[in-house]
Amino acid sequence: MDMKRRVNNENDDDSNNDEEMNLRRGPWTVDEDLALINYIANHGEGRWNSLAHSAGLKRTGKSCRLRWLNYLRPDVRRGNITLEEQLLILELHARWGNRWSKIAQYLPGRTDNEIKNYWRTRVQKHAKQLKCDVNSKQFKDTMRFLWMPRLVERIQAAAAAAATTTAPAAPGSPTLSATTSVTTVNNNNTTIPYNNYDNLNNNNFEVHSGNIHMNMSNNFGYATPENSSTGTSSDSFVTQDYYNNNNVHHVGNNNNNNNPNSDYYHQQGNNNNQVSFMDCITSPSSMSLFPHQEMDFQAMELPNTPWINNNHTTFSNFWNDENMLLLQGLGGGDNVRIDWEKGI
DNA sequence: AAAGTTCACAACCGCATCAAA
DNA sequence: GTTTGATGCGGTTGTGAACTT
Repeated sequence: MDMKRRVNNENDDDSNNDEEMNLRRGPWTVDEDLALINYIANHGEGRWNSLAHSAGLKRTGKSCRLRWLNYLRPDVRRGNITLEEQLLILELHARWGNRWSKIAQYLPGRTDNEIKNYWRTRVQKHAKQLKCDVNSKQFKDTMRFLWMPRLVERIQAAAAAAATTTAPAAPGSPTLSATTSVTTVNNNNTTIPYNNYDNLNNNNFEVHSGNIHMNMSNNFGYATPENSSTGTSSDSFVTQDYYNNNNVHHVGNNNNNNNPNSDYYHQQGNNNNQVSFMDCITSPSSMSLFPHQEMDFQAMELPNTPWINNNHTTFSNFWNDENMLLLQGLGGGDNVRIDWEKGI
């Protein structure tokens, strides 16, 4: 294909330009970031190749675009993925698969790259631990019938706790509707209240400005730009509060990742209901499934909690063994049958 | 304390698509 | 209709940090 070759030639050109112009690759420096930020602040985005040149950056346009979109953009939301976000990711991935950019549209401030990394590092890891393919029905059932219900439970619990212990949320802040009805999975009597996940056109999951209303009793879906009959759009999910809480401030060269120049921007606020990655996705069901594991939800919501930082492998361990047993126990249920031996 | 391993994520690569010339 | 440049997307890699042995 000429175009492919041409586009590939873009890389070839880049390679040539690399030699001619000594283009840089790899981690961005502080000066490069500042140059890009300042240039975009003055001239706006777009025309990335010319932007790179005009800004005096010895980078490809692609590299500049990626750096801006995934890292430097002021509204990039960093930090732990919330329970709601995890639920959205799981559900939207079930619907669209690896359409990361599309999924990212529904998670304000999150980039496709971040969601993709989240999926690969957390979700796929557990598929691996469960010894099933991430795209297998087994694993999808695990997500549908265990992780997601438990996430909903925990979202409710967190919301309830917040309602009783804190002041009312600011208008427009994302909260879960108290009307959410969830029937949970248990070892003895398997009841899967929300079925027909695939029939997502019948949405009973509506995202409104500032609130997430879930009626899980029948179907489970989302109002989307494509199918919403209420005019709900992805933009409507971007509440003012979200942005109000996503205040950006310059924190200098704060290394919290492998990028030596990281965190010119550091997200503040909007930590409601935030729990660590490992806690939530490693085992959304872990709390109630294993009551002997007494955990402090409030403490878990605090960033840098020693419990999170020092023992983050705990959950993955008991998720594996005991949830496997639980899933096996589901085999006799009316609404779900998971045959681990035959692999469905 | 050192070496080895795993994790998390920024960055890159290849390809596809779109729009303008 | 073709060419060309720009952009976007999904997959993959590189690497520092964190953790384990």
